[in-house]
Amino acid sequence: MDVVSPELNSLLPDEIMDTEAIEDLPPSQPGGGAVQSQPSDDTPVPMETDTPAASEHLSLCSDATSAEHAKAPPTSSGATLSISTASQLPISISSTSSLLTLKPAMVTSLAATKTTDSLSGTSISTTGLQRLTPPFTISAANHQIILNKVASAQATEAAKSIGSQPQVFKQEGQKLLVTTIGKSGQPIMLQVAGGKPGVSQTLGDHKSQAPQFKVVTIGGRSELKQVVGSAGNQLTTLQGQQLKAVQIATKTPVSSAAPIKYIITKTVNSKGLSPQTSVSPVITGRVLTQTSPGIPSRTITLSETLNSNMQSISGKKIAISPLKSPSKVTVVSVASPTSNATQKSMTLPVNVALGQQILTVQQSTSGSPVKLATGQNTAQNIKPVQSVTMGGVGGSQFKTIIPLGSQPNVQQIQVPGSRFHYVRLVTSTTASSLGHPSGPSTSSLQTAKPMVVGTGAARMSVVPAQPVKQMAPKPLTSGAVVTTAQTQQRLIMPATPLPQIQPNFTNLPPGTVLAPAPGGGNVGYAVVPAQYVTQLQQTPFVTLASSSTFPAPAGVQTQARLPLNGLSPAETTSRPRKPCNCTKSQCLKLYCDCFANGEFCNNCNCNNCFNNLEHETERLKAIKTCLDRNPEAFKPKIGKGKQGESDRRHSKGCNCKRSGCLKNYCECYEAKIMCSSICKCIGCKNFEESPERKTLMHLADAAEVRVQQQTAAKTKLSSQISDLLMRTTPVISSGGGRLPYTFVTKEVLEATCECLLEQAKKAEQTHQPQVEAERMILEEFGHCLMRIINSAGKAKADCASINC
DNA sequence: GAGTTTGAAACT
DNA sequence: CAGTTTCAAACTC
Repeated sequence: MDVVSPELNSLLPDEIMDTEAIEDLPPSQPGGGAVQSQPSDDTPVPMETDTPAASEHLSLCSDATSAEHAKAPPTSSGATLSISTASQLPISISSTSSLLTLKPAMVTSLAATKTTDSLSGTSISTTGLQRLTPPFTISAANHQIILNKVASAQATEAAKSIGSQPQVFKQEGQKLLVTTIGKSGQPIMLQVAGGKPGVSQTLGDHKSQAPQFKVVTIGGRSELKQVVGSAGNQLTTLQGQQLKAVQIATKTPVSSAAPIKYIITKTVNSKGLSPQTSVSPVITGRVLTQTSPGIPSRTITLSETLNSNMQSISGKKIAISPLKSPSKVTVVSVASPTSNATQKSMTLPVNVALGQQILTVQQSTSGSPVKLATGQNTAQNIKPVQSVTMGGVGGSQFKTIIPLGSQPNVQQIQVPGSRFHYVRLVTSTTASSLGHPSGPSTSSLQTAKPMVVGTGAARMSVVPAQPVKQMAPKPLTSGAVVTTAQTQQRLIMPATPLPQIQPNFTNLPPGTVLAPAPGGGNVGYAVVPAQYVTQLQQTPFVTLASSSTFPAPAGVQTQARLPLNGLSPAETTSRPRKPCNCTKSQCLKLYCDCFANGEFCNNCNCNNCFNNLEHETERLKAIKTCLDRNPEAFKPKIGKGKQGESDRRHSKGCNCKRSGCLKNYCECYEAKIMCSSICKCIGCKNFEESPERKTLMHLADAAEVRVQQQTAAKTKLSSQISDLLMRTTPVISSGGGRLPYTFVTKEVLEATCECLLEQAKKAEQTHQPQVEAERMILEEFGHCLMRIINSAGKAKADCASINC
């Protein structure tokens, strides 16, 4: 079943589906339309904030029926979740509990591995519950471990017959990877390289500082294959990293009792074998599931380095593409056999602080949508919102799918070039009907006993499945379905039927409901400002969860912003958005910066503001009006210029007449760019050779330097003050260190002064010369000091002895 | 903080 | 498309 109608698919912007091309996957089977292919296009992007020309596809469709969700019994006897860490903190999941339900045919392979630095001579110990499936190879040169993934016996045979694509666990630097996922006969290469502890830190031994990696494998049936090699096989793990493998049997509902966010993405890589697969930082703790049959081999690559060795692996691959930013994970799934889609990838921004995440990438069989199931982790979920960044060559362009922990019904997608997050809303009633049964390829998320992954304080929990949350940014014939187990279905955004689908998805303004899922009931997409996602993220979880209605963000000053006015996200995020002061526009016209930037008003000074969820109807109408007037209204104004021109220029040009384009009235100047040929300004002084501009720039630079210096000085002073304050506190508990300055109390000072005065009187009475009087006073002062010091030292010693 | 200036957005 | 009005930010005092 297509979550989104083909019509909507055509309307959806390519950006949402585009990701960096990683590999090409030749269409293998007709009808396997889980992923659409788009020819890679390297044509320059007109706007720097626009989506990269490279084809990026995100296909999320639900093919699971409600019955599957409801009926899927937690019967995967062989399903086991085990995690073995170097810290000897195994995590296991009872097979009885169904955590994830995948395609019946899909076989689950389990690998519980413990790895340490091979250089140190530490061998890898495995706790695999299943038999080890040879061959298992380790490449010390490239730190790769190639494992044959066999989901089932058939899969094994198929893999052997076709020279199955080994699963590669690649470690680069301090990363490790994991897992086996996939469908029988479809070897998956999973390459995970985690440069940062990232999510893994929450899973592994909290005492261990070494990066930890957790792998969740969602498999099919009871037959499990041990992924990680037997004794003697060594995984080269740098710096004693810990590898954790989690296997989740199919039909096993994933439940998370914790607020943990699961990011589900599906991407299709039609080009498969392309060696150019870039490797980006990958976050551990994600589940990659591939279930599409007919594909000889597929690879899921999770990598943190910028270059990938993936080309060594033949066959189709599901790759988690390279990310320039260590905080992102790109997942590229193999297109369905029939799909001629080129490549699809999703870049998932990994926020370590967000806690553990499970990324599920499932390749459905031809014509069957892929489901991605996520659950939430009860443990240490810092933020209720998890964002998924898809595509984008650089770090500035993201596509984000954000399951909202507190808002189970909402998933958001950030589209490059768009300043909005697209949110799909799924009601609880429709959750069950989201997926269509698509035969064996259909996967459903099931709930079962809570699965806890990780040890110590950091752990991942899977709780019984609840309403399913789905997102289909760009529904395809065989869509991928993102399913997130939620404890409760809530509508963050009105899941009203799509009033009108905009021709260009990227132009959709905030709050726009894209489309209801066919037959899905109250399932739709809502477009909300990208910043609103941040607002949600910053909104206390309790607040979100406690309210049935979407609470208006409050108290949030800083809002993450997408590239705006030519500023990078970092630049824009570094400074909070200015609150608007609209009085007459109701913040529903482009006069309002909040509205124009795709943001909800938050902590603004506006009057009669309608730029909020409480006035969604009016807001949607206003958005539509703006788009009717100007389809580019919500696109960034600052984009790339033509060759030979500045990299950044105003898309429309300014029309300044009196400011000389050297004041912030000028949009070009405000964006810190020079006017271009398309500007219609009069008396422009905002050009390269302009002395006025240079002068202003110098002044601005000088002012900035001063500000920085002042800031540094303030920081230093504050630090000193803080330190001084700490000094005033008696250091009793510590065995050494500072003297107890507080012994110089008022009484002590008075007593000292009395002593000194008495000495002065004595000198005066004895008619001592002034010099001698001063000497006597100073001498007495020295005696006083000595007494104070002695007393302090004695008291300190007494305190220390008491503490001991 | 009030008033003025400015230019984009909205309107005709 | 051009001219005018409206609007809110930028700027000045």
